Amino acid sequence: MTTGSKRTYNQYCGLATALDLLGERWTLLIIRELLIRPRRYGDLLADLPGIGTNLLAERLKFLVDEGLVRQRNLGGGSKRHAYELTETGEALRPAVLGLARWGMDFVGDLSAEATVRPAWAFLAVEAMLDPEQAPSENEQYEFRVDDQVFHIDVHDGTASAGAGPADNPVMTAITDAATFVQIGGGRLSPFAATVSGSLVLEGDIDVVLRCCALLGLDAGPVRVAAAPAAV
Amino acid sequence: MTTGSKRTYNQYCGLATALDLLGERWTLLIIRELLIRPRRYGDLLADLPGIGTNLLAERLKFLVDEGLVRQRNLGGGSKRHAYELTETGEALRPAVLGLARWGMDFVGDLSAEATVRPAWAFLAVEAMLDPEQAPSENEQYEFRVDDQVFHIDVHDGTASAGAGPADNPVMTAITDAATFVQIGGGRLSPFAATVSGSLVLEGDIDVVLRCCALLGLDAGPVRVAAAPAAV
DNA sequence: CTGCATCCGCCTCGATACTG
DNA sequence: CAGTATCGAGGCGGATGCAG
Repeated sequence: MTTGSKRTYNQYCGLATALDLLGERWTLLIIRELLIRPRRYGDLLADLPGIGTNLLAERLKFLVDEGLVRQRNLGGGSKRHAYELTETGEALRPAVLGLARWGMDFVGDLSAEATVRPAWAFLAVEAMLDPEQAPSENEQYEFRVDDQVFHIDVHDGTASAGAGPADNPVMTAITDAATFVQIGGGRLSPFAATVSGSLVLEGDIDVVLRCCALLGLDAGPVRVAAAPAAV
Repeated sequence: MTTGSKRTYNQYCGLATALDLLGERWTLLIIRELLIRPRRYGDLLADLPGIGTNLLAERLKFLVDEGLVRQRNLGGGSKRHAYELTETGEALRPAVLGLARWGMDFVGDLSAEATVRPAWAFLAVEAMLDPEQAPSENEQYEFRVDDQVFHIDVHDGTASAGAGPADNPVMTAITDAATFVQIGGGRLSPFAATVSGSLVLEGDIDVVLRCCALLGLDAGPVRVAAAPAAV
C-alpha cells in the first residue's frame, strides 16, 4: 500500500476494463458465491478453500470500493454483517453464467482433493437453461442436490430458476452434487445415472425429456427403454 | 517446469474449471484478439502492449495444448504461421462478449497512456447488439472506425455483425475508436458526438434511432432537433 | 468467536537479452 | 520473425496474531 499503483491493462476496451476489476485470482469465484446468496466473511472463507484470509479481505474491500458488493448489517453485534452484490454486481450474472456454461464441458474426473458444493448445482442449472427450448406447457421441475433444493419454473414460454422447492412439480430429480456436474458436463447421461442409482427421477417420461431438452441434455437411451419397438 | 504443478482451484464447478484455463493474466485478452481475427505472434505482441514475449509464448502454447487455439500454416517459410481459435475457443464468444458488455459501463476517461485499437470497436458492437431489439425492416448499417470497416445486418428479425463494408447500408457511422467506446459506455451520446464532430452519421433520422435502439443506446436529444415542437 | 492485519517463502509476472 | 533464457519485483498462499 505504498504507491497505490494497481496493475492494470490500460486498454480502452470493455473487456480489459472488466478484467481490471475481476481478473485477479479468486475475484470471480467470490462473485459466484455471492450470486448464489449473500454470505458472511467466514462463510466465504469456508466455501473457497485455499484463498487465504488476507486475500479474501483485500478482494472484498476492493469490490466494495468499486461498488460491486456492499455490506448488509445483520442484527447482533457491530461486526455481524453479510456481503451481498449490488445491482452492478448482480448485472454480472449472465456473463458469469456464460463462462460457467462453457467451462462445464471441461470438468474432468472427480479427484479426491477436489471441492464439491451442492450450491454450485443451482448456478449450473441457471447456466444450462436454454430460453429457446422452453416448452409451451406451464410446469415446474424440482431438484434436490444433497441438502440444496431449487426448481425451474416454466411459465408462458419463459423458463426461470429459483431457490427452494417448487409449488407443484411435475418432475423431481434427486442426486448429489458430483453427479449433477458430471451430467451437466455431458460426461454422464441422465439415463446412465438413473441406472447406477446416483440419480433418482420422479415424473412422467415425457416431462423428463422436456426438462432435459430445456437444459440442453441428451437424456440417453431412455426412449428405447420406454418404447422397445424403436431401434 | 519441474513438477509440472499447475495452480488450480480444484473445484468441481464449471466456472472454476473455466478460470483454470482462462483466469491467468493476459489469457482472455489473447482470446479477444483471436475472436476478431487470426493473428501472427508479432501481431499479438504489438496489439497487447506490456505482455512480454515469454508470457505470450507460454499462454499460446498452453491454449494450443488445451485445444482452444491452433496454428494455421501460412505459405512462405516454415516459421510463418498464424494462431486462430478452434471451435472450442470460438465457443467462448458469447461469454467474452458478455464480460465486455458489462465492462463497457466502467471505462473511465481516456488517459494518455491508454491503448486504443479500432478493432475493439467491432467486438463492442457485437457485445452491444440486443437481439430482442432487432427491427422488422431488413437493412444494414455500416461503421467506419479509423481504418476498420464493419457492419450490422438485420435480416428477418435477426441482427448480426460482420467484418467489411455493408452491401447496401441505409446508415453509415464514421468515427474514431475512442469516441466509439465512449458512446458504447454511455459516457457520450451519439447526439453530442455528432455536434462535436467526432461522429459523422449519414442516414435518415428514423434509421439512426432504430440502430441506436438495437445497440441499447440513448441517442440523446435528437428528436428535439428533428421536431422542435416538443419540449 | 468473528473479522481482519501482519509476516514470510514461493511462484508468477514483466522486462531485457539472446538464439534459431 | 518467432520465440527461449534469465532475473528482479511483486502477487499469492499459509500460518499466526490481535482487536472488537
